[in-house]
Amino acid sequence: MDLLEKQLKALADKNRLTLLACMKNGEVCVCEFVEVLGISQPAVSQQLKKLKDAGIILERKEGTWKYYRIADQLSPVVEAVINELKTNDGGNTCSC
Amino acid sequence: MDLLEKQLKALADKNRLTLLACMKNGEVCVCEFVEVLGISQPAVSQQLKKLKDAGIILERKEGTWKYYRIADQLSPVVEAVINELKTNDGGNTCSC
DNA sequence: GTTATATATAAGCAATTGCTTATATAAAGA
DNA sequence: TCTTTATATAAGCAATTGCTTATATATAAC
Repeated sequence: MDLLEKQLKALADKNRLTLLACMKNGEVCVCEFVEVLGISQPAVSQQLKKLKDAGIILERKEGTWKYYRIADQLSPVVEAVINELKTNDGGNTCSC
Repeated sequence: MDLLEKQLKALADKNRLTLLACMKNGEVCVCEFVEVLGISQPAVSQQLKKLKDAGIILERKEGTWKYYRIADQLSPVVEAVINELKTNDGGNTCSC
């Protein structure tokens, strides 16, 4: 599959767009996403994997926690999508 | 559904990206798309409907033919996607 | 070591998608 | 009018998606 199509498929989902909106302020840990989306932890993990496989987000491990953030180098398309997202604040403080 | 998500879903498909690439040079009639994609006419019609419903393309009727083109006013995201597409030339001359 | 916690992976399933074939609609021509 | 042509819509179905629950992995604490 073409990279553009892969990235578009990764972006074309309400939950994944919300994940990205959460990350606009910086790193967020998985447990925080679970609270925000109101779906199960495995479901969040699977969605994050799609974004990661498309090269849209990066991960950082710290002990048992894992933090995700928007990648540094973005294609123009991904960049445009991120720009459209509201910064979904609420304080990205992982309360695990 | 949010407009951004709807547009991303409409764009996240290889066949529909090819349809858009065909339209970069201007209007194209449905029968031309059928040849290009190698799928049935109803399938093409259904894909065009998704692009139209997302506000990405416009249609113009001329007799029994119908021509489709990329919309004039595009959101930044759609604009960015269109820019990434190669102009898939070959001469958009409807040979119906 | 054992236990607890955070995340990932696997298996299963309902909903969605994208095609197919069949049929409907609409315009043009005999 | 009847037929032909171009496109759209409907119905059906296999493939994909996004969740679920159950299980595996990995780190930390005891």
